[in-house]
Amino acid sequence: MKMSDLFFQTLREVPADAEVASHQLLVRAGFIKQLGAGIYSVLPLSKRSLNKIENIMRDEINAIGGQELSMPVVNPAEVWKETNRYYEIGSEMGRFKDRKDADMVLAMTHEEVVADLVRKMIHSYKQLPKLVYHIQTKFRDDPRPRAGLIRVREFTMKDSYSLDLDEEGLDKQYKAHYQAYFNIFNRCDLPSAAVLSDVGMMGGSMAHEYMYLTPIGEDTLLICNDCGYMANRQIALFQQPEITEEPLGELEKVATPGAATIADLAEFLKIPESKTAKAVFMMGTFTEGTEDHEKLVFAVVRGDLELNETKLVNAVKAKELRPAQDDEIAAVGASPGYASPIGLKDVLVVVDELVAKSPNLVSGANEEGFHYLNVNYGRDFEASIVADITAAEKDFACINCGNALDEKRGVEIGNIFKLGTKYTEALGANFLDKNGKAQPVIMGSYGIGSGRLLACIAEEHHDEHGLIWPITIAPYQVHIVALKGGEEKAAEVYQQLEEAGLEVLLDDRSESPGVKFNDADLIGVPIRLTIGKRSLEKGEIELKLRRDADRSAVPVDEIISNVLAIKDTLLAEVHKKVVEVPFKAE
RNA sequence: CGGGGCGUAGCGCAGCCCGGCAGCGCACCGCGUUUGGGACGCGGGGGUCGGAGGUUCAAAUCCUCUCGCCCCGACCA
Repeated sequence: MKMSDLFFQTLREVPADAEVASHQLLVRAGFIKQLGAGIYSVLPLSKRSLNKIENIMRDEINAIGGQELSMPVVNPAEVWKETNRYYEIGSEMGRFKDRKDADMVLAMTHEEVVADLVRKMIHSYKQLPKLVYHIQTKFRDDPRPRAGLIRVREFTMKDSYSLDLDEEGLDKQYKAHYQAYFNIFNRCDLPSAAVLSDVGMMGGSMAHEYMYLTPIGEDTLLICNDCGYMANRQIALFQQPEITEEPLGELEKVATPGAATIADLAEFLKIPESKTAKAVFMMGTFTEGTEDHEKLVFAVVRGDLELNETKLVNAVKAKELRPAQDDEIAAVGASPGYASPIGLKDVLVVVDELVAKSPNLVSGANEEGFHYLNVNYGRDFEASIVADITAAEKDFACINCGNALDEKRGVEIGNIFKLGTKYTEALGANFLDKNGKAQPVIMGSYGIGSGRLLACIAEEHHDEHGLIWPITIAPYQVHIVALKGGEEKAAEVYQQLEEAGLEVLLDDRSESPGVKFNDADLIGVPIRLTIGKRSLEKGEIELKLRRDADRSAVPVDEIISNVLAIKDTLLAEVHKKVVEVPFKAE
């Protein structure tokens, strides 16, 4: 491609609304343009890179038996109503009515459509297992898109769906994806780690998230540098601290004027925060049939620790939680700031395991300005549920080895779910087993967003001058900078390299050398050739790798073979990173 | 949904307090010079100042409403 023909534009200045490096550089280098919040056009340079990412995904999913198909973005709402997700999912789902006033949905994922295909097409155990996938547009009306392509509302995703007749088959396809995903990320030269994750609204029995560790990530991970335990903070487990046994004291009501927060209370009573119990009120949304209703959830955690909302959602099996308003708290007879489960009736009380075990805590008296001393679970109050609902934090003891946990940020670049029969049962997608008995097909679903992956690769591979693409992802493999006196030779080399099967970008614009070099650095093609009078006079062409500072001079008649060899070396370097990863499910 | 910030030429911004010709740099077009790390000279094009309403002789500027974008939080397959 000649740059004089390329549909692109580089920017000298950083766009005012871009904060993270990948966003700034993808915009400056002319890869993407924003249309609206979380909605981007993909320009020719990034389309080429995305095609490469998607071809790597095709390659790896085909290798584990995947068959590519394509399912519609616009879905009739019926199938979503059949699985109930039409009602369960909130405003994140794009909805509209067609001309006949029928409810329509913009697909955010394709379990429903796959299950519909299965019920129409799969009738016998002889047709299983199968693996289908597509690479296609998704729309999720995210409340807060951010960081360029990292989090958007419309995006392209590779999603595959495994179909099996038993758990064993699901396990096999799940593990095949587990490895295939590492292969994909490694071929993109992006370091990644798989962590166990919350199954969330997808349902099912097991899920892993693939994380790219980066400070700009929005997920928090807890990591044990000793044994390798790594988990999303949403579900991270930890060893509970030892409880010192002590004789149970007598329940005693004390005046604690103005001590409405744990910090004030601990200060007022001169006790550590760990000797208090904290009441956290959430309004939970529970779905019954197609109806939602809200109910107060009263969570009790130790005063010095934080509530983990995901653990709480899972413990009470709610659709979602939000903080309760003061009037909602008062409605059940509790007093905000001085609340405790003591004496409350008909309230869903969830007590953290640690609180249940800890003797003689201080807790509210449900009366403004008063607390109880020596509160003990079982004697003074009961719980509807006792569960681990505390958020793990840095320096907590690792669940496996007790080592202090480290905290890091990450971007979720892929996920795999063992779905089970949630969708196939809802849609009646059954097959007849060997005994002629109808069984629901067992599903798994597996996703990678290609745009987010591109952004993460950009985040990982850049410097202050611009992008530094891995050879497998770069929009072009070779960038020729044609300078004065080298135009003819540059055109000739360009043609020869293309004939040799290389992907070449030729800067034939009548710009000054500085502009051309800076644009080359910005765009980040891995191999750069500079062809100008200065080196041609010595019978040489200058060769530079984008990632290296030094340049080398190559005799003109060796340039084609030299560039081919370097391309092969760069490819081999990336492919060497594709290795077997042991499956970890804990 | 809560908190904060910003909307003026393609991009980056000044002007707004204190109302009075809509500006600067880059980019773009023409001519000439220049050509190994974001060249120079001369000439030029491009704006309903996000939108609506109000106050005023007069509004980019003051007031009200509204839309959009960014950041933090909530939320999130």
